Amino acid sequence: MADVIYMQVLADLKHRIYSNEFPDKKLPDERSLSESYGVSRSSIKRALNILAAQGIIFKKRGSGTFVNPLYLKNQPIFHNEGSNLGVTDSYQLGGQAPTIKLLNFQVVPANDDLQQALFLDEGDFVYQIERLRILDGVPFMIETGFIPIKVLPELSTDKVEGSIFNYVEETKKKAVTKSFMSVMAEPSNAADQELLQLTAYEPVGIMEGIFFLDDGTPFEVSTMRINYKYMKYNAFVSLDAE
Amino acid sequence: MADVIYMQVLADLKHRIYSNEFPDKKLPDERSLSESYGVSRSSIKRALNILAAQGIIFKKRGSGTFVNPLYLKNQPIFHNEGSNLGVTDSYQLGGQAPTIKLLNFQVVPANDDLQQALFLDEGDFVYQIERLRILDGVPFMIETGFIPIKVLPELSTDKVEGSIFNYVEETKKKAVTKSFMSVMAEPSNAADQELLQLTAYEPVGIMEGIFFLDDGTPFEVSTMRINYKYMKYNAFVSLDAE
DNA sequence: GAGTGGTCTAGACCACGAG
DNA sequence: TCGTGGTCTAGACCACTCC
Repeated sequence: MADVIYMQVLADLKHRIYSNEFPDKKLPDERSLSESYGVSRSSIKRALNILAAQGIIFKKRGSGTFVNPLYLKNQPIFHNEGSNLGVTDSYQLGGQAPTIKLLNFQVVPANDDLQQALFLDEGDFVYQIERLRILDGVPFMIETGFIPIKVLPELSTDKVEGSIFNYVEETKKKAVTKSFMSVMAEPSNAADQELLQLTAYEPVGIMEGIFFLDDGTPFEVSTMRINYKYMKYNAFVSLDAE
Repeated sequence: MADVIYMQVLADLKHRIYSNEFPDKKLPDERSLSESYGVSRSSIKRALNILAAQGIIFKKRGSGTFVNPLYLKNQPIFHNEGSNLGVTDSYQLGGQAPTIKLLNFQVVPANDDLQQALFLDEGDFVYQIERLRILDGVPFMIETGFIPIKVLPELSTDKVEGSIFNYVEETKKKAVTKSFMSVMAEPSNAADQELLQLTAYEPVGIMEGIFFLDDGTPFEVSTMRINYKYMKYNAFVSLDAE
């Protein structure tokens, strides 16, 4: 993984947890870990704090550090952890990487909602990108995204057939690191049923979000309509520091 | 605020940001802040990291720390939820406070999953609490919760007809500050349709989670089946420290 | 009282951005 | 090159849990 110490410790601990190396759900104490990894306790704490923020472990002062049993039980198809924002990249975990079928790609004027969300002015334009995501041959998500043309003026058809986030990170050296998401559910409509191979009794999960670059620039507004069987959004919420 | 140093710095910086004390959107560098507050740079970093995780500021190595202009302009987007965990309390926002109809309340032995999730031993008992939540006369959520009797030995029927979280906070002086949630969707089943007044074409949103006390004790496992019209789960996700 | 996580410090060195 | 944030250390002391 990354070459910093706490990331190495993080990756190793994660691996040990997934390998069920702590069947009693209790991790060694921080001072022992510090010694066995040969790093400072601060670095251990840093790794543990991230795992705790991801909901993988939890700590009890005076007692120790424990694996979150629900996390292992709920081996999610879909989760907001690791190197994604709770969205499409996470589908790569099980099975094959998803493929993309481009449904629609055009430039349109930003409406009021988009202007607000993407911090645009009257008359600004956005790309409208509709894509169908397919996992192991099964279409599971209809994704409609809006990206300001001034953020990515050189976008083209072939580029939107791959990961736009990766494209941005490679060419702009700016990572997409923040998002504001809403998760909902709805009965499937006719288009959902056709594209996602659903019956009228089967619903879609909906994830709507605004994505930001690491410098705070709003980058994309996206709506994902997901076959309900494929949607499981995991979130760890902590009110500690507010 | 809290008596720890980084929380004091955090609160003060937040206040200064809201007061527009940094019109050029640039905060003083960490070493200056350290000196002016009379605390170590580590404590400053800790406060700044929390502000960054909340999306209020962002940091650029080599350049400095800046206020997120969107935060000041568009605050509602970033406020995911003040003092709740993305669950039932947040429904009080619009309209009347929800009421509760108790469907079932009994003590049962904890099964394996519950033992794991709530950190219980073989033979431990839990309350099983099934409640219907009603907003402005409309039932919108079926909630099934499991709470270890040893955490709340004095729970009684009248108490589970109100907010259990509030009850815990008042009597135990322990707040429920963390949760690990999964959000999904499913077609409604017969019970859903009857209790939530849904048709077979209308789905339920499902939120499943473990709630923790601020000391890390797992407190409750809960499954909520929600009329899809009433479910909107908001989350702010930041990948800064991963 | 022993064990464990939480906070805090002081200082060193590294990596990146801009002039 | 300088200023800035990022990482890391070693150690002190506090707060809580459990025996």
